[in-house]
Amino acid sequence: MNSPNNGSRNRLLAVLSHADRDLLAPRLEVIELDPRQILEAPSDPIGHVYFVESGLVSVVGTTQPDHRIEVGMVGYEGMTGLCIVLGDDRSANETVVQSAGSAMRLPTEALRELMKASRSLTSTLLRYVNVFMVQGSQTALANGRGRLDERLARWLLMWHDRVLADELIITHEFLAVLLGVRRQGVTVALHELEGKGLIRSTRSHVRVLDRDGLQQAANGFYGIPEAEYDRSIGFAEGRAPPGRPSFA
Amino acid sequence: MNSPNNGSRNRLLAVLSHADRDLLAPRLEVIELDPRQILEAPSDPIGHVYFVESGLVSVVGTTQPDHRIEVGMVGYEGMTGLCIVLGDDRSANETVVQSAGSAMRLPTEALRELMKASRSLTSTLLRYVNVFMVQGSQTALANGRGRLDERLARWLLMWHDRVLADELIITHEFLAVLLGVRRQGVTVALHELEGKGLIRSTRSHVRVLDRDGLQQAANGFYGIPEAEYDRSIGFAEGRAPPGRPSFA
DNA sequence: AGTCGTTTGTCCGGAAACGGACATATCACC
DNA sequence: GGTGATATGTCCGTTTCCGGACAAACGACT
Repeated sequence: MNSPNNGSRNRLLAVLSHADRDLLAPRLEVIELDPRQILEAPSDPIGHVYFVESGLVSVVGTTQPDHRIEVGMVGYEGMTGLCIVLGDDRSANETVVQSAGSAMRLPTEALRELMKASRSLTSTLLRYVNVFMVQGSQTALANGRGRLDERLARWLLMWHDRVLADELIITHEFLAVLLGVRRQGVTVALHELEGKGLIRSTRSHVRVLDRDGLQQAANGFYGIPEAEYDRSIGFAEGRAPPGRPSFA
Repeated sequence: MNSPNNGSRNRLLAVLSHADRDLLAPRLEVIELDPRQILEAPSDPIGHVYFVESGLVSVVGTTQPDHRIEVGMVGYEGMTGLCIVLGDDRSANETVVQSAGSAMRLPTEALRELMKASRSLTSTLLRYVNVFMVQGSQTALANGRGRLDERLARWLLMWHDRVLADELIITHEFLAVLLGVRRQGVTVALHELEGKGLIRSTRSHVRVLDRDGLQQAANGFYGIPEAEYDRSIGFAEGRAPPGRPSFA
Protein backbone atom coordinates (compact mmCIF):
# COMPACT_ATOMS: atom_id res chain seq x y z
CA MET A 1 0.00 0.00 0.00
CA ASN A 2 2.85 2.40 0.60
CA SER A 3 5.00 3.28 -2.30
CA PRO A 4 8.59 3.73 -1.23
CA ASN A 5 8.94 7.25 -2.51
CA ASN A 6 5.63 8.68 -1.50
CA GLY A 7 2.91 8.58 1.07
CA SER A 8 0.07 8.86 -1.42
CA ARG A 9 -1.95 6.02 -2.83
CA ASN A 10 -3.12 8.17 -5.73
CA ARG A 11 -0.98 7.53 -8.76
CA LEU A 12 -1.06 11.08 -10.02
CA LEU A 13 0.15 12.41 -6.71
CA ALA A 14 2.66 9.59 -6.55
CA VAL A 15 4.42 10.53 -9.76
CA LEU A 16 4.82 14.18 -8.78
CA SER A 17 8.19 15.54 -7.75
CA HIS A 18 8.96 16.04 -4.08
CA ALA A 19 8.71 19.76 -4.59
CA ASP A 20 5.27 19.53 -6.13
CA ARG A 21 4.03 17.24 -3.41
CA ASP A 22 5.27 19.60 -0.76
CA LEU A 23 3.38 22.33 -2.53
CA LEU A 24 0.15 20.36 -2.54
CA ALA A 25 0.37 18.69 0.84
CA PRO A 26 -0.78 21.54 3.07
CA ARG A 27 -3.87 22.12 0.96
CA LEU A 28 -4.94 18.50 0.64
CA GLU A 29 -7.64 17.07 2.83
CA VAL A 30 -8.51 13.39 3.22
CA ILE A 31 -12.16 12.68 2.62
CA GLU A 32 -14.38 9.60 2.51
CA LEU A 33 -16.25 8.77 -0.66
CA ASP A 34 -19.71 7.35 -0.07
CA PRO A 35 -21.61 5.52 -2.79
CA ARG A 36 -23.96 7.79 -4.75
CA GLN A 37 -22.29 10.87 -3.38
CA ILE A 38 -22.29 13.59 -6.04
CA LEU A 39 -18.92 15.27 -6.44
CA GLU A 40 -19.90 17.49 -9.36
CA ALA A 41 -23.33 18.39 -10.66
CA PRO A 42 -23.83 19.59 -14.23
CA SER A 43 -23.39 23.36 -14.56
CA ASP A 44 -22.68 23.83 -10.86
CA PRO A 45 -19.44 25.55 -9.87
CA ILE A 46 -16.98 22.97 -8.60
CA GLY A 47 -15.65 23.48 -5.11
CA HIS A 48 -13.00 20.80 -4.94
CA VAL A 49 -11.09 18.43 -7.14
CA TYR A 50 -10.62 14.89 -5.85
CA PHE A 51 -7.52 12.75 -6.17
CA VAL A 52 -9.06 9.33 -5.68
CA GLU A 53 -7.16 6.96 -3.41
CA SER A 54 -9.60 4.07 -3.37
CA GLY A 55 -13.08 3.37 -4.60
CA LEU A 56 -14.45 4.40 -7.93
CA VAL A 57 -16.00 7.52 -9.41
CA SER A 58 -18.11 7.71 -12.56
CA VAL A 59 -18.48 10.65 -14.88
CA VAL A 60 -21.98 10.51 -16.28
CA GLY A 61 -23.14 12.46 -19.29
CA THR A 62 -26.69 13.76 -19.33
CA THR A 63 -28.99 15.86 -21.44
CA GLN A 64 -32.56 14.86 -20.85
CA PRO A 65 -33.20 12.82 -17.70
CA ASP A 66 -33.65 9.65 -19.73
CA HIS A 67 -30.48 10.30 -21.70
CA ARG A 68 -27.83 9.24 -19.24
CA ILE A 69 -24.68 7.22 -19.73
CA GLU A 70 -21.26 6.86 -18.20
CA VAL A 71 -18.62 8.68 -20.22
CA GLY A 72 -15.62 8.16 -17.96
CA MET A 73 -14.35 6.31 -14.94
CA VAL A 74 -11.88 7.49 -12.31
CA GLY A 75 -10.09 5.39 -9.71
CA TYR A 76 -6.87 5.71 -7.75
CA GLU A 77 -5.06 6.48 -11.01
CA GLY A 78 -6.83 9.75 -11.58
CA MET A 79 -8.69 12.79 -10.42
CA THR A 80 -12.01 14.53 -10.87
CA GLY A 81 -12.53 18.13 -11.89
CA LEU A 82 -10.69 18.13 -15.18
CA CYS A 83 -12.57 21.18 -16.35
CA ILE A 84 -10.85 23.08 -13.54
CA VAL A 85 -7.49 21.92 -14.82
CA LEU A 86 -8.54 23.25 -18.21
CA GLY A 87 -9.57 26.63 -16.85
CA ASP A 88 -13.32 26.27 -16.63
CA ASP A 89 -15.25 26.45 -13.37
CA ARG A 90 -18.01 23.91 -13.94
CA SER A 91 -18.58 20.59 -15.65
CA ALA A 92 -21.14 19.61 -18.25
CA ASN A 93 -21.34 16.17 -16.69
CA GLU A 94 -22.26 14.69 -13.37
CA THR A 95 -19.56 13.08 -11.25
CA VAL A 96 -20.79 10.48 -8.83
CA VAL A 97 -19.18 8.00 -6.45
CA GLN A 98 -19.67 4.45 -7.62
CA SER A 99 -17.81 2.40 -5.04
CA ALA A 100 -16.96 3.56 -1.55
CA GLY A 101 -13.42 4.69 -0.90
CA SER A 102 -11.43 7.75 -0.06
CA ALA A 103 -9.81 10.68 -1.80
CA MET A 104 -7.50 13.61 -1.20
CA ARG A 105 -9.37 16.72 -2.10
CA LEU A 106 -8.12 20.16 -2.96
CA PRO A 107 -10.09 23.39 -3.17
CA THR A 108 -10.56 24.66 -6.70
CA GLU A 109 -8.81 27.90 -5.90
CA ALA A 110 -5.81 26.09 -4.49
CA LEU A 111 -5.48 24.02 -7.63
CA ARG A 112 -5.52 27.16 -9.77
CA GLU A 113 -2.83 28.81 -7.68
CA LEU A 114 -0.65 25.76 -7.58
CA MET A 115 -0.88 25.18 -11.31
CA LYS A 116 0.23 28.74 -11.82
CA ALA A 117 3.14 28.15 -9.49
CA SER A 118 4.33 24.82 -10.85
CA ARG A 119 4.78 23.97 -14.47
CA SER A 120 5.65 20.37 -13.73
CA LEU A 121 2.44 19.89 -11.78
CA THR A 122 0.46 21.39 -14.62
CA SER A 123 2.21 19.18 -17.10
CA THR A 124 1.35 15.98 -15.21
CA LEU A 125 -2.28 16.94 -14.83
CA LEU A 126 -2.60 17.87 -18.48
CA ARG A 127 -1.16 14.54 -19.50
CA TYR A 128 -3.84 12.92 -17.40
CA VAL A 129 -6.47 15.00 -19.17
CA ASN A 130 -5.15 13.62 -22.42
CA VAL A 131 -5.44 10.04 -21.22
CA PHE A 132 -8.93 10.74 -19.97
CA MET A 133 -9.89 12.06 -23.39
CA VAL A 134 -8.67 8.83 -24.91
CA GLN A 135 -10.83 6.94 -22.44
CA GLY A 136 -13.78 9.03 -23.56
CA SER A 137 -13.07 8.38 -27.22
CA GLN A 138 -12.92 4.67 -26.62
CA THR A 139 -16.17 4.84 -24.70
CA ALA A 140 -17.82 6.55 -27.66
CA LEU A 141 -16.40 3.85 -29.90
CA ALA A 142 -17.58 1.00 -27.69
CA ASN A 143 -21.03 2.55 -27.27
CA GLY A 144 -21.40 2.89 -31.01
CA ARG A 145 -20.03 -0.41 -32.20
CA GLY A 146 -19.87 -2.85 -29.32
CA ARG A 147 -22.44 -5.43 -28.33
CA LEU A 148 -23.76 -5.33 -24.82
CA ASP A 149 -21.70 -8.29 -23.63
CA GLU A 150 -18.52 -6.76 -25.07
CA ARG A 151 -19.19 -3.45 -23.40
CA LEU A 152 -19.95 -5.16 -20.15
CA ALA A 153 -16.67 -7.07 -20.27
CA ARG A 154 -14.87 -3.82 -21.03
CA TRP A 155 -16.54 -2.09 -18.12
CA LEU A 156 -15.69 -4.87 -15.70
CA LEU A 157 -12.05 -4.81 -16.79
CA MET A 158 -11.82 -1.06 -16.42
CA TRP A 159 -13.42 -1.27 -13.05
CA HIS A 160 -11.07 -4.09 -12.05
CA ASP A 161 -8.08 -1.96 -13.03
CA ARG A 162 -9.19 0.94 -10.93
CA VAL A 163 -10.26 -0.81 -7.75
CA LEU A 164 -7.64 -3.12 -6.37
CA ALA A 165 -10.14 -5.85 -5.53
CA ASP A 166 -11.90 -8.68 -7.32
CA GLU A 167 -15.31 -8.22 -5.78
CA LEU A 168 -17.56 -5.45 -7.02
CA ILE A 169 -20.70 -4.31 -5.25
CA ILE A 170 -23.24 -3.06 -7.74
CA THR A 171 -26.77 -3.85 -8.87
CA HIS A 172 -27.76 -4.75 -12.41
CA GLU A 173 -29.96 -1.70 -12.36
CA PHE A 174 -27.03 0.61 -11.71
CA LEU A 175 -24.82 -1.11 -14.25
CA ALA A 176 -27.59 -0.67 -16.78
CA VAL A 177 -27.59 3.08 -16.23
CA LEU A 178 -23.83 3.27 -16.67
CA LEU A 179 -23.90 1.22 -19.86
CA GLY A 180 -27.01 2.96 -21.12
CA VAL A 181 -29.06 -0.21 -21.58
CA ARG A 182 -31.94 -2.05 -19.92
CA ARG A 183 -31.57 -3.78 -16.62
CA GLN A 184 -32.73 -7.11 -18.07
CA GLY A 185 -30.07 -6.88 -20.72
CA VAL A 186 -27.40 -6.59 -18.06
CA THR A 187 -28.79 -9.60 -16.23
CA VAL A 188 -28.60 -11.72 -19.35
CA ALA A 189 -25.15 -10.48 -20.35
CA LEU A 190 -23.82 -11.20 -16.86
CA HIS A 191 -25.15 -14.73 -17.13
CA GLU A 192 -23.39 -15.09 -20.41
CA LEU A 193 -20.05 -14.07 -18.92
CA GLU A 194 -20.71 -16.25 -15.91
CA GLY A 195 -21.51 -19.19 -18.18
CA LYS A 196 -18.05 -18.82 -19.68
CA GLY A 197 -16.56 -18.89 -16.20
CA LEU A 198 -15.21 -15.34 -16.43
CA ILE A 199 -17.11 -13.92 -13.47
CA ARG A 200 -19.28 -15.00 -10.58
CA SER A 201 -22.44 -13.00 -10.16
CA THR A 202 -24.57 -12.93 -7.01
CA ARG A 203 -27.01 -10.45 -5.60
CA SER A 204 -25.39 -7.02 -5.82
CA HIS A 205 -21.98 -8.61 -6.25
CA VAL A 206 -19.79 -9.42 -9.22
CA ARG A 207 -16.49 -11.23 -8.77
CA VAL A 208 -13.87 -11.24 -11.48
CA LEU A 209 -12.50 -14.75 -12.00
CA ASP A 210 -10.70 -14.65 -15.33
CA ARG A 211 -9.20 -11.38 -16.54
CA ASP A 212 -7.73 -12.84 -19.69
CA GLY A 213 -11.06 -14.35 -20.60
CA LEU A 214 -12.75 -11.01 -20.07
CA GLN A 215 -10.26 -9.36 -22.37
CA GLN A 216 -11.18 -11.90 -25.02
CA ALA A 217 -14.85 -11.21 -24.37
CA ALA A 218 -14.26 -7.46 -24.68
CA ASN A 219 -13.28 -8.11 -28.29
CA GLY A 220 -10.73 -5.34 -28.66
CA PHE A 221 -12.71 -2.63 -26.89
CA TYR A 222 -10.52 -2.73 -23.81
CA GLY A 223 -7.01 -1.54 -23.21
CA ILE A 224 -6.10 1.56 -25.18
CA PRO A 225 -6.53 4.23 -22.50
CA GLU A 226 -4.85 2.03 -19.92
CA ALA A 227 -1.81 1.58 -22.15
CA GLU A 228 -1.78 5.31 -22.85
CA TYR A 229 -1.75 6.01 -19.15
CA ASP A 230 1.27 3.82 -18.58
CA ARG A 231 3.12 5.32 -21.48
CA SER A 232 2.27 8.93 -20.82
CA ILE A 233 2.20 9.12 -17.05
CA GLY A 234 4.11 6.03 -16.03
CA PHE A 235 4.50 4.31 -12.74
CA ALA A 236 5.44 5.30 -9.27
CA GLU A 237 8.00 2.85 -7.96
CA GLY A 238 6.71 -0.20 -6.15
CA ARG A 239 3.28 0.15 -7.56
CA ALA A 240 2.61 -2.51 -10.14
CA PRO A 241 0.22 -5.09 -8.71
CA PRO A 242 0.37 -8.43 -10.48
CA GLY A 243 -2.24 -9.53 -12.96
CA ARG A 244 -2.89 -6.14 -14.45
CA PRO A 245 -0.88 -6.29 -17.65
CA SER A 246 -1.03 -2.72 -18.79
CA PHE A 247 -2.04 -0.02 -16.39
CA ALA A 248 -1.93 -0.38 -12.61
CA MET B 1 -15.43 37.09 -44.16
CA ASN B 2 -13.13 39.52 -42.40
CA SER B 3 -13.72 40.10 -38.77
CA PRO B 4 -13.07 43.70 -37.86
CA ASN B 5 -10.45 42.99 -35.27
CA ASN B 6 -8.59 40.23 -36.93
CA GLY B 7 -7.46 38.78 -40.19
CA SER B 8 -8.12 35.18 -39.25
CA ARG B 9 -11.19 33.18 -40.08
CA ASN B 10 -10.41 30.66 -37.37
CA ARG B 11 -12.34 31.48 -34.25
CA LEU B 12 -9.67 30.40 -31.84
CA LEU B 13 -7.12 32.62 -33.50
CA ALA B 14 -9.71 35.36 -33.70
CA VAL B 15 -10.27 35.53 -29.95
CA LEU B 16 -6.58 35.75 -29.14
CA SER B 17 -5.06 39.02 -28.02
CA HIS B 18 -3.08 41.10 -30.49
CA ALA B 19 0.07 40.15 -28.69
CA ASP B 20 -0.63 36.45 -28.98
CA ARG B 21 -1.52 36.75 -32.61
CA ASP B 22 1.69 38.58 -33.31
CA LEU B 23 3.50 35.77 -31.60
CA LEU B 24 1.83 33.13 -33.73
CA ALA B 25 1.73 34.93 -37.05
CA PRO B 26 5.29 34.35 -38.22
CA ARG B 27 5.07 30.63 -37.59
CA LEU B 28 1.70 30.05 -39.21
CA GLU B 29 1.43 28.70 -42.70
CA VAL B 30 -1.69 28.59 -44.85
CA ILE B 31 -2.44 25.15 -46.20
CA GLU B 32 -5.17 23.55 -48.26
CA LEU B 33 -7.20 20.71 -46.80
CA ASP B 34 -8.07 18.03 -49.32
CA PRO B 35 -10.81 15.50 -48.64
CA ARG B 36 -9.49 12.26 -47.13
CA GLN B 37 -6.19 13.86 -46.31
CA ILE B 38 -4.84 12.40 -43.07
CA LEU B 39 -3.63 15.04 -40.64
CA GLU B 40 -2.82 12.66 -37.80
CA ALA B 41 -2.41 8.90 -37.82
CA PRO B 42 -2.81 6.85 -34.64
CA SER B 43 0.44 6.57 -32.69
CA ASP B 44 2.39 8.63 -35.22
CA PRO B 45 4.25 11.70 -33.98
CA ILE B 46 2.36 14.81 -35.00
CA GLY B 47 4.24 17.33 -37.08
CA HIS B 48 1.76 20.20 -37.18
CA VAL B 49 -1.38 21.39 -35.51
CA TYR B 50 -4.07 22.84 -37.76
CA PHE B 51 -6.27 25.84 -37.05
CA VAL B 52 -9.10 25.13 -39.47
CA GLU B 53 -10.37 28.10 -41.44
CA SER B 54 -12.86 26.34 -43.66
CA GLY B 55 -13.87 22.79 -44.41
CA LEU B 56 -14.27 20.07 -41.86
CA VAL B 57 -12.03 17.63 -40.08
CA SER B 58 -13.08 14.43 -38.33
CA VAL B 59 -11.38 12.74 -35.43
CA VAL B 60 -11.95 9.03 -35.82
CA GLY B 61 -11.40 6.49 -33.08
CA THR B 62 -10.10 3.06 -34.03
CA THR B 63 -9.01 -0.17 -32.44
CA GLN B 64 -9.51 -3.01 -34.83
CA PRO B 65 -9.97 -2.04 -38.48
CA ASP B 66 -13.69 -2.81 -38.29
CA HIS B 67 -14.07 -0.82 -35.10
CA ARG B 68 -14.12 2.73 -36.40
CA ILE B 69 -16.27 5.68 -35.47
CA GLU B 70 -16.09 9.44 -35.40
CA VAL B 71 -15.42 10.76 -31.91
CA GLY B 72 -15.05 14.44 -32.70
CA MET B 73 -15.50 17.08 -35.35
CA VAL B 74 -13.43 20.19 -35.99
CA GLY B 75 -14.31 23.17 -38.17
CA TYR B 76 -13.32 26.82 -38.29
CA GLU B 77 -14.08 27.03 -34.57
CA GLY B 78 -11.29 24.74 -33.56
CA MET B 79 -7.97 23.07 -34.07
CA THR B 80 -6.45 19.64 -34.40
CA GLY B 81 -3.59 18.24 -32.36
CA LEU B 82 -5.07 18.59 -28.91
CA CYS B 83 -2.72 15.97 -27.54
CA ILE B 84 0.12 18.38 -28.34
CA VAL B 85 -1.62 21.07 -26.34
CA LEU B 86 -1.80 18.57 -23.50
CA GLY B 87 1.86 17.69 -23.70
CA ASP B 88 1.80 14.44 -25.61
CA ASP B 89 3.41 13.97 -28.99
CA ARG B 90 0.98 11.61 -30.70
CA SER B 91 -2.72 10.89 -30.87
CA ALA B 92 -4.59 7.66 -30.24
CA ASN B 93 -7.04 8.63 -32.97
CA GLU B 94 -6.95 9.33 -36.64
CA THR B 95 -7.61 12.86 -37.85
CA VAL B 96 -8.89 13.08 -41.40
CA VAL B 97 -10.22 15.85 -43.65
CA GLN B 98 -13.91 15.45 -44.31
CA SER B 99 -14.74 18.47 -46.45
CA ALA B 100 -12.25 20.47 -48.47
CA GLY B 101 -11.10 23.77 -47.06
CA SER B 102 -8.06 25.46 -45.67
CA ALA B 103 -6.21 25.81 -42.41
CA MET B 104 -3.39 27.71 -40.76
CA ARG B 105 -0.88 25.22 -39.56
CA LEU B 106 1.81 25.50 -36.97
CA PRO B 107 4.74 23.16 -36.35
CA THR B 108 4.42 21.14 -33.17
CA GLU B 109 7.61 22.58 -31.79
CA ALA B 110 6.45 26.12 -32.39
CA LEU B 111 3.23 25.47 -30.50
CA ARG B 112 5.16 24.11 -27.53
CA GLU B 113 7.43 27.13 -27.44
CA LEU B 114 4.63 29.60 -27.80
CA MET B 115 2.54 27.98 -25.10
CA LYS B 116 5.51 28.27 -22.80
CA ALA B 117 5.84 31.92 -23.71
CA SER B 118 2.20 32.95 -23.43
CA ARG B 119 -0.13 32.02 -20.63
CA SER B 120 -3.11 33.63 -22.30
CA LEU B 121 -2.59 31.57 -25.43
CA THR B 122 -2.34 28.43 -23.36
CA SER B 123 -5.47 29.35 -21.49
CA THR B 124 -7.52 29.78 -24.65
CA LEU B 125 -6.35 26.51 -26.13
CA LEU B 126 -7.04 24.63 -22.91
CA ARG B 127 -10.53 26.01 -22.79
CA TYR B 128 -11.01 24.66 -26.29
CA VAL B 129 -9.76 21.27 -25.14
CA ASN B 130 -12.43 21.37 -22.47
CA VAL B 131 -15.15 22.10 -25.00
CA PHE B 132 -13.85 19.34 -27.22
CA MET B 133 -14.07 16.91 -24.31
CA VAL B 134 -17.68 17.87 -23.84
CA GLN B 135 -18.25 17.19 -27.51
CA GLY B 136 -16.70 13.76 -27.02
CA SER B 137 -18.88 13.03 -24.00
CA GLN B 138 -21.99 13.94 -25.91
CA THR B 139 -20.89 11.74 -28.77
CA ALA B 140 -20.52 8.83 -26.37
CA LEU B 141 -23.97 9.60 -25.04
CA ALA B 142 -25.56 9.83 -28.47
CA ASN B 143 -23.84 6.64 -29.64
CA GLY B 144 -25.09 4.75 -26.63
CA ARG B 145 -28.64 6.00 -26.40
CA GLY B 146 -29.62 7.65 -29.66
CA ARG B 147 -31.42 6.09 -32.58
CA LEU B 148 -29.80 6.30 -35.95
CA ASP B 149 -32.07 9.06 -37.21
CA GLU B 150 -31.44 11.13 -34.10
CA ARG B 151 -27.70 10.72 -34.40
CA LEU B 152 -27.84 11.60 -38.07
CA ALA B 153 -29.78 14.78 -37.32
CA ARG B 154 -27.23 15.63 -34.66
CA TRP B 155 -24.37 15.05 -37.04
CA LEU B 156 -25.90 17.20 -39.75
CA LEU B 157 -26.45 20.05 -37.30
CA MET B 158 -22.91 19.86 -36.02
CA TRP B 159 -21.62 19.80 -39.53
CA HIS B 160 -23.83 22.73 -40.47
CA ASP B 161 -22.45 24.73 -37.55
CA ARG B 162 -18.90 24.13 -38.57
CA VAL B 163 -19.10 24.71 -42.31
CA LEU B 164 -20.71 27.96 -43.24
CA ALA B 165 -22.73 26.46 -46.06
CA ASP B 166 -25.97 24.55 -46.47
CA GLU B 167 -24.77 22.02 -48.99
CA LEU B 168 -22.69 19.09 -47.85
CA ILE B 169 -20.77 16.80 -50.17
CA ILE B 170 -20.58 13.32 -48.73
CA THR B 171 -21.62 9.78 -49.63
CA HIS B 172 -23.88 7.62 -47.52
CA GLU B 173 -21.02 5.19 -47.27
CA PHE B 174 -18.77 7.76 -45.64
CA LEU B 175 -21.49 8.98 -43.31
CA ALA B 176 -22.04 5.40 -42.27
CA VAL B 177 -18.42 5.08 -41.22
CA LEU B 178 -18.59 8.26 -39.19
CA LEU B 179 -21.77 7.22 -37.43
CA GLY B 180 -20.59 3.65 -37.03
CA VAL B 181 -23.56 2.07 -38.81
CA ARG B 182 -24.40 0.41 -42.13
CA ARG B 183 -24.62 2.35 -45.34
CA GLN B 184 -28.19 1.17 -45.97
CA GLY B 185 -29.20 2.48 -42.59
CA VAL B 186 -27.94 5.93 -43.50
CA THR B 187 -29.84 5.83 -46.79
CA VAL B 188 -33.08 5.04 -45.00
CA ALA B 189 -32.53 7.59 -42.23
CA LEU B 190 -31.78 10.31 -44.78
CA HIS B 191 -35.03 9.49 -46.55
CA GLU B 192 -36.83 9.82 -43.26
CA LEU B 193 -35.41 13.30 -42.64
CA GLU B 194 -36.09 14.23 -46.22
CA GLY B 195 -39.67 13.01 -45.88
CA LYS B 196 -40.11 15.47 -43.04
CA GLY B 197 -38.78 18.24 -45.27
CA LEU B 198 -35.72 18.85 -43.11
CA ILE B 199 -33.11 18.13 -45.75
CA ARG B 200 -32.78 17.49 -49.44
CA SER B 201 -30.65 14.51 -50.34
CA THR B 202 -29.18 13.85 -53.78
CA ARG B 203 -26.24 11.84 -54.99
CA SER B 204 -23.28 12.73 -52.77
CA HIS B 205 -25.04 15.86 -51.60
CA VAL B 206 -27.12 16.76 -48.57
CA ARG B 207 -28.72 20.18 -48.25
CA VAL B 208 -29.99 21.47 -44.94
CA LEU B 209 -33.45 23.00 -45.31
CA ASP B 210 -34.81 23.28 -41.80
CA ARG B 211 -32.42 23.66 -38.89
CA ASP B 212 -35.13 23.93 -36.27
CA GLY B 213 -36.74 20.78 -37.55
CA LEU B 214 -33.42 19.00 -37.38
CA GLN B 215 -33.00 20.07 -33.79
CA GLN B 216 -36.37 18.53 -33.04
CA ALA B 217 -35.32 15.38 -34.86
CA ALA B 218 -32.08 15.24 -32.87
CA ASN B 219 -34.24 14.78 -29.78
CA GLY B 220 -31.99 16.54 -27.31
CA PHE B 221 -28.72 15.07 -28.49
CA TYR B 222 -27.59 18.30 -30.11
CA GLY B 223 -26.40 21.55 -28.65
CA ILE B 224 -24.47 21.13 -25.43
CA PRO B 225 -20.90 21.45 -26.72
CA GLU B 226 -21.88 24.32 -28.98
CA ALA B 227 -23.35 26.24 -26.06
CA GLU B 228 -20.27 25.45 -23.99
CA TYR B 229 -18.08 26.88 -26.73
CA ASP B 230 -19.95 30.15 -26.78
CA ARG B 231 -19.90 30.43 -23.03
CA SER B 232 -16.32 29.40 -22.51
CA ILE B 233 -14.55 30.83 -25.51
CA GLY B 234 -17.00 33.39 -26.76
CA PHE B 235 -17.18 35.34 -29.94
CA ALA B 236 -14.88 37.42 -31.97
CA GLU B 237 -16.66 40.62 -32.92
CA GLY B 238 -18.61 40.65 -36.14
CA ARG B 239 -18.73 36.92 -36.33
CA ALA B 240 -22.18 35.63 -35.57
CA PRO B 241 -23.82 34.48 -38.78
CA PRO B 242 -27.61 34.40 -38.60
CA GLY B 243 -29.53 31.19 -38.16
CA ARG B 244 -27.05 29.52 -35.83
CA PRO B 245 -28.63 30.07 -32.45
CA SER B 246 -25.86 28.96 -30.19
CA PHE B 247 -22.36 28.64 -31.50
CA ALA B 248 -21.12 30.23 -34.72
C1' DA C 1 -24.60 7.98 -77.40
C1' DG C 2 -22.46 4.31 -75.09
C1' DT C 3 -19.76 2.38 -71.30
C1' DC C 4 -18.32 1.64 -66.76
C1' DG C 5 -17.41 2.59 -61.97
C1' DT C 6 -19.69 4.63 -58.19
C1' DT C 7 -23.62 5.61 -55.55
C1' DT C 8 -28.14 4.83 -54.14
C1' DG C 9 -32.68 2.30 -53.46
C1' DT C 10 -34.88 -1.76 -51.81
C1' DC C 11 -35.52 -6.29 -50.76
C1' DC C 12 -34.83 -10.39 -47.45
C1' DG C 13 -34.05 -13.13 -42.99
C1' DG C 14 -31.88 -12.75 -38.57
C1' DA C 15 -29.62 -10.87 -34.47
C1' DA C 16 -29.75 -7.64 -30.73
C1' DA C 17 -31.85 -4.87 -27.73
C1' DC C 18 -36.23 -2.67 -26.19
C1' DG C 19 -40.50 -2.02 -23.24
C1' DG C 20 -43.53 -4.13 -20.34
C1' DA C 21 -45.08 -7.57 -17.20
C1' DC C 22 -44.67 -10.72 -13.64
C1' DA C 23 -42.72 -14.48 -10.68
C1' DT C 24 -39.09 -15.56 -7.71
C1' DA C 25 -35.20 -14.87 -4.78
C1' DT C 26 -32.49 -12.50 -1.34
C1' DC C 27 -31.64 -9.60 2.41
C1' DA C 28 -32.51 -6.23 6.23
C1' DC C 29 -35.23 -5.40 9.79
C1' DC C 30 -38.89 -5.98 13.04
C1' DG D 1 -39.16 -16.38 11.80
C1' DG D 2 -42.13 -13.32 9.44
C1' DT D 3 -42.46 -9.32 6.45
C1' DG D 4 -41.53 -5.90 3.18
C1' DA D 5 -38.31 -3.69 0.20
C1' DT D 6 -34.96 -4.61 -3.11
C1' DA D 7 -32.89 -7.31 -6.56
C1' DT D 8 -32.93 -10.85 -9.94
C1' DG D 9 -34.73 -14.30 -13.42
C1' DT D 10 -37.62 -15.04 -17.33
C1' DC D 11 -41.33 -14.61 -20.16
C1' DC D 12 -43.73 -12.00 -24.22
C1' DG D 13 -44.14 -9.27 -28.69
C1' DT D 14 -41.93 -5.33 -31.04
C1' DT D 15 -38.51 -2.13 -32.77
C1' DT D 16 -34.09 -1.22 -34.54
C1' DC D 17 -30.34 -2.40 -36.80
C1' DC D 18 -27.38 -5.84 -39.08
C1' DG D 19 -25.43 -8.63 -43.07
C1' DG D 20 -25.99 -9.89 -47.53
C1' DA D 21 -27.69 -9.47 -52.11
C1' DC D 22 -29.01 -7.22 -56.16
C1' DA D 23 -31.17 -3.80 -59.28
C1' DA D 24 -31.52 0.83 -60.59
C1' DA D 25 -29.74 5.44 -61.11
C1' DC D 26 -26.17 8.68 -61.78
C1' DG D 27 -22.26 10.87 -63.81
C1' DA D 28 -17.59 10.98 -65.74
C1' DC D 29 -15.23 9.74 -69.69
C1' DT D 30 -14.70 8.02 -74.42
